[in-house]
Parts: sequence; structure tokens; C-alpha cells
Amino acid sequence: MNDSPTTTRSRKRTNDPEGMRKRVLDVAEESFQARGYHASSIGDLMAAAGVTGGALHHHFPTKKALALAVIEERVASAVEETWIAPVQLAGSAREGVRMVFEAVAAELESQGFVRGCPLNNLAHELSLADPEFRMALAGIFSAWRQAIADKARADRQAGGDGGIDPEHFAALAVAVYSGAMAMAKTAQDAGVLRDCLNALEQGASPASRGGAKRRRRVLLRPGTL
Amino acid sequence: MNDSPTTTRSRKRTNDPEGMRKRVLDVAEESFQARGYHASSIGDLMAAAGVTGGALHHHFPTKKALALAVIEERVASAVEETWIAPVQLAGSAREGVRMVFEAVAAELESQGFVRGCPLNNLAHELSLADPEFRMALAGIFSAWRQAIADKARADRQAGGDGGIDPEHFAALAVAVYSGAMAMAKTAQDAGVLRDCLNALEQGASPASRGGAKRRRRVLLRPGTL
DNA sequence: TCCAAAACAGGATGATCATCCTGTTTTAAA
DNA sequence: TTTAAAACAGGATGATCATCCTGTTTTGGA
Repeated sequence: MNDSPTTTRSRKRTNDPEGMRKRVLDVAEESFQARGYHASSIGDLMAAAGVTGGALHHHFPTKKALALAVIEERVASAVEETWIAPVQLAGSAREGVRMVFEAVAAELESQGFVRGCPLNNLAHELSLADPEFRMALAGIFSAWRQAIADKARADRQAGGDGGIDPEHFAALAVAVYSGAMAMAKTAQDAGVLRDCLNALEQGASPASRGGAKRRRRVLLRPGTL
Repeated sequence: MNDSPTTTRSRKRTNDPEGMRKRVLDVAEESFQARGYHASSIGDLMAAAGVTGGALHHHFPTKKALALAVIEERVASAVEETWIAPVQLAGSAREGVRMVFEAVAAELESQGFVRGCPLNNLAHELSLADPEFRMALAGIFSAWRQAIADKARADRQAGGDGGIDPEHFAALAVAVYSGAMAMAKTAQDAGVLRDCLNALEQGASPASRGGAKRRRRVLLRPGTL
């Protein structure tokens, strides 16, 4: 923002490597999410973070190293906070999934636009670009699925009766969320999250049960952004 | 190389605007799928298609115009051939979905690698980049969902018995496929497609508690076409 | 205090990219 | 045959990009 006064030579500099690294990661996480990896130039990132080329290069020698740090430190923790912790705290895997879907849908609707799932956004762009990217992203998907499967397994043991295979249920939950977010991002409408949750909870069978289903109102005006 | 009747050394050029346009679209479709939009340079595309800059610029003035053509002419028809037509020909929406999942899984397994869903790949990278991209991609998602919903609606009328809302079922099917393909691409393993299909067909319920809930009977016998 | 390493500054560099421009050849209608 | 537009060739151009390089300042032990 502003530097030293004009007349006084306040050339005092305070090193703050952790803070500077954090600012770069903040900006990179945001830009990768909004514009993607290839569309985010490090020049833009430098300007947005207020960081010089030397400083950025000191902390992240290459753009790839920066992206890897974003994936491992930010995307992973976003999945952890949004999905893994809530599911572990929920009464059951099924209920945890429902709560996350509803929480995300509500957040997107109040926010008014959809930028998509950070993990899926980067996974689509980078999985085939570099094996290191791919492995880092695959690990996050794996942890995500595992957390849901663990919860479902615990449910099964507590309830005594076995339902669907926990691993399969976890794969389904992650897939539905990922795909619904893709559609929500493209349509800029979070309503599809509710549609999918609704279908999931009704048994996912198109013609197996008569009964009441209700249509939910979409709060977002289509066509915005 | 003596196919020309005249032995003059005048290099005859034959204009083939449609063929040249097709070659460019072929190469662009392939590269956008494998590397993405931003990672595909038009220089690479020119070399791969054997086309000069002037010719490429004549047919596609900008890279954006080329991508829009790929989306509208290639991605849309890929979804049509892979999903819409098979679902319409299937015995039911549910069965059509199952057949597509299995066909894609089998193809990916024999192929040995996973490049992902063309629509989702471009949707993730381009939906937020440009409103024209976003609308073109949203239209394909919409047609995809609509085809499945129409089929499910027809099933319901034919069967008399009403199940889940056809629109919701369609959203779920597209979401599960999209998300499963994202995971398959990142893991480079198509097995998750089978996991998700398995979970879908078992009712998507992770555990039933103490016999309070019974597995729902599905109207359709397996194996009918 | 001294000094080496870490932290930071900021310009340089070469490569790459999408687009544009001028000119030539082909095509089809007049 | 004439002619104008379409089709194609291929280099030019300026912008952008990621990385590197040289130098300066700060920091934390010794």
C-alpha cells in the first residue's frame, strides 16, 4: 500500500517470512480457485500479494512448487474443514453428507455465485499435467472418501445391520458432490446440489416408490455473473 | 508419389475448407481434452494439424472461437453419442444409466488410462473464464439432464408407479457420472465408476438401523433390455 | 561485534503466445 | 475470360510469461 515517507530515509525492512509466505498462498489459493492454474500469472499473484519477484522466488522457486503448496496446505485443509470434520461429528455418515450438502448450498446461495470445488477445479486442470500434481490431488480425494467410509463403517457396527458397502457409499457421496458442484458452477446455480441430495435420500431409484417429493425453490437468479 | 497426371513441378494447391476445418477441430478437441484449453497453444495445434497460421485464422479468428466450435460441435455430440442416444434406446432410464456407466468403465479399462469427461474437463476450466463458454457448456449439461429426465418420466408413465422425481434422478445421474469421472481421472483408475454405480443401484443408503428400514425392491428385473 | 545465511528487492532474459498483416493461389459466378 | 471473394501461406509483432540473476538488507548465532 504505502511505503516510507518521502523525506526520511526509513529504509527499515522487517523480515516476515511466514507472513509473506502466507500472503502468497492466500492470493494463489484464491486465484487458482477463481481463474485456474494456467490462467493465473505469477505477475498477477505478485501484484495482488504485494510481493516482489525475489521474495516469491525465495519461498516458491517455481510456479509448480507454489501450486503444490496450495494443494497440500490449502485445498487439503479446505476438504478437511468442509467435509471430513463435519462428517466425523455428525450422527451418521448419511446425516453428515446431508448436512454438508445443505450447508454448502446455503452458503453458495447467500453468496450469489459459485466458484466450484477447489479440489475438483484443480484436479481437472492438473491431474494430467504432472504426476506430482496428480498424486497430491488423488491423496486428498482418497482421504475424503476414507473419512466418509470410516463413518459409514462405524454406523454399521453401531446399528448392527449392514447396508450398502461403506466404501461404495463414500465413493458415491464424493462423486455426487463433485458432479453437482461442477453443474452448479457451470449453471451458476446451487439448486442442483439440493436436487441431487433429494434424489440421494429418496433412494436414487427413478421409478421405485410412489410418494411425496417436493421441489425446492432456487434462490439464485440464473444468468448472473 | 506420382499421382499427378501432369509432371510439372508447379505445386498445385487444392482448397478443402471443410476438410481443413475438420482437421483443426479434430486436433483441438484432442488437445483440449488431454491438456486443457490454456495449456494448448495454437502453435502446437497448427503443427499437429499441419495447418498454417493463415488457414487457421481464416476458419477460427481467435482461440476462443475455436474452443466455442469444439464445445458446440464436438463436446455436445460426444455427450449425445455417449449418453443421450443410449439412454433413449435403453429399456428404462435406470437401465440406460447403468449401461453407460458399464460401457465407459469397460472402455477406460481396456484403454488403460483416463482422460476424463470432455464436458466436465472444459466446464471446470472455462465456466468462469467467459460467459459465452459458460452458456455453451451449461446448455450441454442441460440437454444431458433433460434426456435422462425425459426417459425417467416416460418410465413412470409406462409403469404407472411414480418414483423419484425424474428431474432429480437425472441430476443425480449426471452428477454421479461427472464426479466419478473426476476421481477416475485423478486416480487414473476407472474402478470408482463401478463403485458408484454399485452404490447407486443399492439405494444409496449406507446403513439401515436395526431392521427399521428395509431394502427397497426395484421394479425392474436385472438384465432386461 | 562479526559473519554467514536467510530474506528480500527489482530488473534482465529468453521463450512463448495469440493475433495480425501482406501477399498469393484457388474457386466460382458473371 | 474476367473478376471478386474465399482459401491459404508464412512471417511480423507486441504482449506476456516464468524464471533467473545480481545486489542489498535483515537476522540469528558465535
